[in-house]
Amino acid sequence: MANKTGDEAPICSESHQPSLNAVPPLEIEESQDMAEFFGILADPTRLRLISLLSVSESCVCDLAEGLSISESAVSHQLRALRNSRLVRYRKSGRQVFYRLHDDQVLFLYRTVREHLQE
Amino acid sequence: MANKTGDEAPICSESHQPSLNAVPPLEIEESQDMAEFFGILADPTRLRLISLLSVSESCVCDLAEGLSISESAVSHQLRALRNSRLVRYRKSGRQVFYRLHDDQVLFLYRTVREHLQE
DNA sequence: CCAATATATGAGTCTATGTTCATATATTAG
DNA sequence: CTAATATATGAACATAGACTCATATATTGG
Repeated sequence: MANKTGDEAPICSESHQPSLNAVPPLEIEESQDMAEFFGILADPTRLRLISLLSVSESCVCDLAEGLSISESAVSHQLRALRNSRLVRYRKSGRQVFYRLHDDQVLFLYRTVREHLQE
Repeated sequence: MANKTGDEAPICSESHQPSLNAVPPLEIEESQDMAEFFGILADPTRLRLISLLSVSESCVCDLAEGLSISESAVSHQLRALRNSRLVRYRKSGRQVFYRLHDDQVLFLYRTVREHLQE
């Protein structure tokens, strides 16, 4: 095993560019923000909610019925989608109607979906 | 609380379209595939690896040095990226050089990164 | 062949998160 | 006002996954 007990520099640096030329990686904080964003999209329930909202604005109970899951679970997931600015909402009486936040969300959803359908 | 003990139809269906017109959501299996794909991107370490690979092809030990994490951790994450076709590799002697799988990966990375930089 | 190096991987541990359950808030009807 | 409905949310539980450690595989040098 290489690089185990405190000596952190690997010895494999001859045939390739030394670390002097190295471009620094994505900052940790920014990588966490991006990971958090992708993480919101990394859930089947949330993606299925987005798929419904990509067709039409819907209230919580219709989304729950559409996916055959509890309204509580839908509400929790909608909060996550809200916090990440993936959906917007509008209140009308007792109901709250959700829709995708903007076209970029729709584009991202469709792009990856098509990418995986190859 | 609505919709609790077995009676699954919510009563909120008057002011909006009935479920007869409803478009079916993303199939569960497809949603799981998409979630798995986004899940691979939902990790700071993997995103930082992608950021390094977006600049140049690199071997495992340089990636580990670049992020100041163990080669074991890098190798584990590279496997995940490989399995999801986010990176390719090429062997050269004892070393294995990784690069992004294709331009679509680069595009996805850059698009979301810019999206979050607003 | 044998030692050293580069990478890969299985097992275990610790943490993060999605769901359910119970409850809280908000709006409308009577 | 009170009852009913629509949604939101805190807590608890269960599962997934990221890292470390130990070890395995592969390649090169002597």
